[in-house]
Amino acid sequence: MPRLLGMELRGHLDLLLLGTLHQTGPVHGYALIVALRDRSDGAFKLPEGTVYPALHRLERDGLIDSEWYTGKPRRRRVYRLTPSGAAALTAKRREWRTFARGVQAIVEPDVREGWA
Amino acid sequence: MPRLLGMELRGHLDLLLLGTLHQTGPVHGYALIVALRDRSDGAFKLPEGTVYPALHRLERDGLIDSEWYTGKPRRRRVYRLTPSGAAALTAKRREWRTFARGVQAIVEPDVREGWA
DNA sequence: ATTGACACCTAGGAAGCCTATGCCTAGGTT
DNA sequence: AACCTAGGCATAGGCTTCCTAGGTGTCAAT
Repeated sequence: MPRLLGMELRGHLDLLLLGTLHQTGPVHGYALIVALRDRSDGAFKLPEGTVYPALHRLERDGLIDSEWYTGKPRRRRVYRLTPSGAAALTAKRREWRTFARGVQAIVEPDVREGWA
Repeated sequence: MPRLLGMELRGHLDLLLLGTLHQTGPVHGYALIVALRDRSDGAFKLPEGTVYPALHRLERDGLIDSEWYTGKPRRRRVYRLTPSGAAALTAKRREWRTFARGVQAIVEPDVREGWA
């Protein structure tokens, strides 16, 4: 029997969340959704039912932590990357590169651009 | 409520299978596993329990079809891309580019190098 | 004779994501 | 006043996907 894959075929959502959080600094969930949409140029319009549970999962796993901000306009839960989360981001970034390179090789093997 | 995503976060397996099949021409499942491993430079060592059910699913959906080859060394089920499958490949390729560009923007915003 | 590569298959479960829904506040419109 | 829209959080339930872990059997080499 073949061994474990080691390479994630899915689960790129965590990478996206962690990566955005790293770019923006501490933000609340809804802002994360907006940032993800804007920074991906509209590619990632993640529904709330996707993002909030994912954030809970990431917090449960210690990759982010949160704090209630009870301030002027509305109450918000502000998330922050933990050291462990930053490390995970680095690892997932590397995994992503491997994954993307692999897919690229399979999917568009003829990227020579030699159109002449 | 946010609308449908339209963008697949997972499901890249189908793209890989279809893409490999397109490169190799008609092949049997096991050869597909080997091709996927070799062409991805070792990134995709897919277990049989992943590939065979996926092939059945693709066939069920009409994207590939198959034929038993009862020949010299061993019996094999040879799969072939259908026209509908080729169309799906084109669509999924485009989706992949959007997806990859999006992730790239989130994850490594400081790389211009546009590979797509 | 036993190992290992080849070749197919399925059941079952874990995890992921999305739909749909709920609650609440603030600001604007009618 | 009543309504709507955007902001903000949350959960339940279902569907799909992938992988683990088995199973069957052939063929070549040690």
